[in-house]
Amino acid sequence: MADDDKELRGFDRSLPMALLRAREAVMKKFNPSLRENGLSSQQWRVIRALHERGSLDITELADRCFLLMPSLSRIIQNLEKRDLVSRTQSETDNRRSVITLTSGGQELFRLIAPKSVERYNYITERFGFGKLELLYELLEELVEKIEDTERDR
Amino acid sequence: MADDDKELRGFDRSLPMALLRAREAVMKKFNPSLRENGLSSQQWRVIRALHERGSLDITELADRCFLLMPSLSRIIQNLEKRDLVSRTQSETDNRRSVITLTSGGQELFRLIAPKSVERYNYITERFGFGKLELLYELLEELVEKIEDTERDR
DNA sequence: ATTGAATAAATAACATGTTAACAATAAGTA
DNA sequence: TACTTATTGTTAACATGTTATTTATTCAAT
Repeated sequence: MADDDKELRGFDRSLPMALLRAREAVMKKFNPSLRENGLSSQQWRVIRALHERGSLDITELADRCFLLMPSLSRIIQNLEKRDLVSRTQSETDNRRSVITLTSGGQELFRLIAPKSVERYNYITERFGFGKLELLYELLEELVEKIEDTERDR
Repeated sequence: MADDDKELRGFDRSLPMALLRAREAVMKKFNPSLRENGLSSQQWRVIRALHERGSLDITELADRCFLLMPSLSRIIQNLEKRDLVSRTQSETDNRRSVITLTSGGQELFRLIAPKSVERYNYITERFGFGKLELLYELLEELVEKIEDTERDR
């Protein structure tokens, strides 16, 4: 059983594909709400993180939003032009920029957030609270188990 | 309990984020194998689908690989230049292009496939076969439940 | 047969993903 | 202090994601 080299499994049973499909299905009906307000899902992630944590420097923001720095750099420039976020230089470290939601950004958040909540409620209702919690746990455990020991592979 | 409008849940408990994180973790150690061979994960999906099904027209390919037509169109042009796939006009429908893996493409598949199998075995070993199957089932059911009734939302 | 709607695929335009390279500042060390 | 190294953020270049538009073909209904 040591090295059970079976065939490559079918496409439908590919884990990345299954995760991708699920993600698309979850977001599908929420994205229109974003587009109506001129936001991409990534821009929404940034706004959401900023609302949750107050101000964040760009590195922290990238970490929380699961975005790479180059993408985030462009996203912030975009949001800045639209006056949804503002940038401040850190006092203690001149390399660091601190990003904050403007009042316009806050307003936009309050406009969209209910749609997100609504979508969650819908999913919870259809799929079941217990299963949803189980899914979270499994996903979390999966990440833990295959990242913890990433050294020896 | 009808409309249990709680707060927007924390970022870590956002389902799209959890799915994205899991996907990244799963692919993390496989992507280098792809890049060594000059392939993106999307290009690999195309090659894998073609190997699995023989020849496919572009629409079918897009469906199986979960790619949008514009992306796939460019990807095929790229793979075509590198002689990894070839294009044939359909006899019965002149709009349709049929894509096939060249011998070079087949060879590349045989070179990379074992790495993918290896990765799966590793994940199965760490995470457990039963849990992995359970995860697949949950993901599948999640998609079913929230897409079936997508009408009334 | 001719028109008109539907389909297959490509292209355009812009945002993001991704790796590499770069500038500026900070921190560590001789 | 001077030199090196590390860190923060940006830019470059190219591939992909995404929506809208376009062309060529096929199909449906007269």
